[in-house]
Amino acid sequence: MSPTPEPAPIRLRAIPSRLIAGVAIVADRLVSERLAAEGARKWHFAVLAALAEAGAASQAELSGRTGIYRSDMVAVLNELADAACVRREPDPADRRRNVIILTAEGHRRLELLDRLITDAQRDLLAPLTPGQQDELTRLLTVLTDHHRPGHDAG
Amino acid sequence: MSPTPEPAPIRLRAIPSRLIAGVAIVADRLVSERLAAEGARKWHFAVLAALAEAGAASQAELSGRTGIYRSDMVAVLNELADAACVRREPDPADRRRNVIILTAEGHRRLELLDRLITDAQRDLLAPLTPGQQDELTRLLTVLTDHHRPGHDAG
DNA sequence: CTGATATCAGTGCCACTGAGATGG
DNA sequence: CCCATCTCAGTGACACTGATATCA
Repeated sequence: MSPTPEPAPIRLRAIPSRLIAGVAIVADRLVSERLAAEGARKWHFAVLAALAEAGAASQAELSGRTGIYRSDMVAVLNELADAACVRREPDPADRRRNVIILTAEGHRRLELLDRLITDAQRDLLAPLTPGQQDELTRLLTVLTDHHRPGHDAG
Repeated sequence: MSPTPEPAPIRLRAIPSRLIAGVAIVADRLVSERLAAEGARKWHFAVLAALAEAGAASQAELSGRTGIYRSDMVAVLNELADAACVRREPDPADRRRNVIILTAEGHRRLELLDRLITDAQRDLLAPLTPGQQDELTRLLTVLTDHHRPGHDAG
């Protein structure tokens, strides 16, 4: 029975898609700044981590694991190969494919970058309690899984 | 006592900054696609909403309200002015300034865009319960407020 | 289909100009 | 009045990203 005449005003700051976009920018900056100090970019970490997580793979499969477009994967792998972090080897089973292999140097590099990324997460989530951090991660994971390509009806 | 030999593997998919980046892309696409169907972009909505929320303002102040850079605000206002959604009037008190005024057409336009944006939020947050949606918004707001420019010391 | 290259649009960001405001 | 300095609107450039088209 509240006779508030305001017809549900638009609260710009409370729109989830805008909040997410803003936090994404902050997060990206926190991560990128630390990585840049080591001459690395976040894609380097993504590829190295994907290789360490699930083993050697073709570029196309790495694309799927990391979310990096096939087009952009080339440059990332070039940079990683220049730094001796990965090796491109022809796949004996399918000569169109390259098998990307994580080198020992790549593993060391990954551990370094992982520490930087972890630090950045800490900074990003600092104002939240550990429980809230977990909750946020959980909610974001639900959204990520739900809006995955192939989820046409949703 | 599970003898898993993996030494705390890097779980690429559970890194908050990556989750946020991914959800931000999905959210942006959901919003932008709907707005594009009306020939609008999200900045149009942001500016119109800011004007409706807090009244006429200079371009610089609108910049602060919406998070759009001063440099980019010009083009957004040009487009909105071309569509007769806002008027630029010289500020008699400070002739450097333009006062941006929301027109009746702009108000109608805002209501339309607001419906589209609201629909997009619904799609985005569909897999979450209403309680979870509120919780997510709350957590994101905490992060947004904490990482606001001027928050040098965490 | 895979790998590779080039290209495009959108965005966030920075440097700068010129007009106008402000305080000594 | 003169001056340095700041703000404001506006322009242009730059880097990065996501995305597409095309080629081998």
